[in-house]
Amino acid sequence: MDRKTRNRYETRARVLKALAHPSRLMMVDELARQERCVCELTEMVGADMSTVSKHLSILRNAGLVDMEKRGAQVYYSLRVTCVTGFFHCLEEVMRTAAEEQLELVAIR
Amino acid sequence: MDRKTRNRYETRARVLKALAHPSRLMMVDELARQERCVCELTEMVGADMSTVSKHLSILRNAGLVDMEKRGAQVYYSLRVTCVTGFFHCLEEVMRTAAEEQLELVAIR
DNA sequence: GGAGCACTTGGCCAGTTGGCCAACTGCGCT
DNA sequence: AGCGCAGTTGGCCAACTGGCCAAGTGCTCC
Repeated sequence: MDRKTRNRYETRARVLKALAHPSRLMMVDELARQERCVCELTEMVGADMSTVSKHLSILRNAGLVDMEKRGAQVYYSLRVTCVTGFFHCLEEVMRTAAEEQLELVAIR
Repeated sequence: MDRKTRNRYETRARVLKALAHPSRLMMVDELARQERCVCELTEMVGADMSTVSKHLSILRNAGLVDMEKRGAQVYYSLRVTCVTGFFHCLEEVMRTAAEEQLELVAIR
């Protein structure tokens, strides 16, 4: 396992970690529909604005979103559109996992 | 934001968290090619077998892999084939993020 | 049955994460 | 200039993660 290969997995993991939080997923989903300022997202997820701001900076560091200041507000938008398609894949994962659970319950 | 919606994001996040680790990504990538026993994966990632075993149970809990005992060995295989396609999406994310970095450096 | 793999599980520890509060910056309005 | 809103940052704390070691299970082969 050479360093270059290991590096690739670390980079992938960094992007995944950025996505792997319910609030951040919710925001990404919303930003896929339209750009939003921090205050709108804050209301949506129902947490402290400072918390939401930190979530957004995590998404930004991962290269997933863009930000643009406009007056007093900061508007965020989704940079990586293929994220939406990948959610469909995720739903598939979740569905088969759920079926597995059902199976296990049904056996006895 | 109703509970059902919130639930969906939590489930998605659980699957993503299961994927969001370099060693687990490496294993998923390998299992996409062929099934492997724990000892082979252990050698591949270069960690303690107990560590690898725990990683695998995380992937299993997320419904991402299947396991099958055969004699003394336990063979794991990838359950969710669409994961591979989603990695291409990830590469895209990483590429545009890298370009962004280049841009920032090039400006000055 | 006993030795020796192949795994899994529990325990422990260090490092990371996620939340809120409080303090600060910066813009817009009067 | 001064107030107030929008946002970011630092500090702190509780909870979670990931690693190794050690102990336990279960199979195979002698």
